Amino acid sequence: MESKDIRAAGLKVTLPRLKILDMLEGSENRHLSAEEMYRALLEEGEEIGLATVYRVLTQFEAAGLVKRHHFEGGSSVFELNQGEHHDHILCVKCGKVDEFYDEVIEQRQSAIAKEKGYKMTDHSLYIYGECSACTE
Amino acid sequence: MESKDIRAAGLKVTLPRLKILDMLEGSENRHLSAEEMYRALLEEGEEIGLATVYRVLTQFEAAGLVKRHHFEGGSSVFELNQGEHHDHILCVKCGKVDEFYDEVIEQRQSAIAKEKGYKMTDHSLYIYGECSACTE
DNA sequence: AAAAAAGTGAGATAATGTATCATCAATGGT
DNA sequence: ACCATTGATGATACATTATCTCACTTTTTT
Ligand SMILES: [Mn+2]
Ligand SMILES: [Mn+2]
Ligand SMILES: [Zn+2]
Ligand SMILES: [Zn+2]
Repeated sequence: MESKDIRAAGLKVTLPRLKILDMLEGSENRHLSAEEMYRALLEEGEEIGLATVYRVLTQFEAAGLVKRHHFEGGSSVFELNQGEHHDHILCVKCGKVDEFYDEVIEQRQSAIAKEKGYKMTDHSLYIYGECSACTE
Repeated sequence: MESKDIRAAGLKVTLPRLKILDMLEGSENRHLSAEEMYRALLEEGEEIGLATVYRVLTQFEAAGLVKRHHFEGGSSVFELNQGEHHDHILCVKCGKVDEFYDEVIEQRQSAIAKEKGYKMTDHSLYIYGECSACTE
């Protein structure tokens, strides 16, 4: 029951918001663009406007319910924020997305920021390649 | 004399191409967007179209003369490709850009790609923070 | 110098996302 | 349960970044 999360964010519990959270939770693809969600909702017969999808995702991001990523390819991609930070490795052929977390990299990043005199607030790391299925 | 580089890329040596290469070489800011270059050229009195700036930068990228980056903030940013790979750390307040290269991170990335069954082709790493000048 | 090939600039078009606003729905007090 | 208030929605206009089209110009080759 995600109504709690929506309410906790100070937002009213509405059908578009529930559907979008459901989709991010239930779908096998956890990394989705606004357009993809919009089209999927249309196919389910939901009459939800594209502007609403963008608006809701931006609000969810501000509330920390969702994480936004800028993979190659123009459009932003969203996933449920489930607490633990991770980075991504993507197949440039088929679009597959895998996740990883590497403590060594995280620590080196902090060290570099300190060396250069920066107070680090964030970082983004994407590895691109060909997945095993696409290499054959 | 960069005419050689342009010719080596299979491109004709034209004024817009020379001006754009000059700008990337000579400017104190080595990381520039197409818009920034276009406006700078206008101020120099050059009558070069924005479409040409984009077109030329895309060709330079394809030829390996230039590297394209997707920093936060919508527009692509270009720098001269001077051979040695490096990553970037950026100030979210003033836009300052610093560069770094970390062998440990590079190796961990390769290791992760291998672990996950990917043939790595590329990666992008941006660290965001506040620079020392902006923290005061 | 002429012909062939490639490049240019203006403006149209595309792709992604945000702002506006009249209408509609969720919430809280009665 | 009803209603008033507040917030949300969806259609559409707009904004931004970038690419495409095409008549014309420049570079390069012959
Ligand atoms: Mn993820
Ligand atoms: Mn650089
Ligand atoms: Zn693949
Ligand atoms: Zn700064």
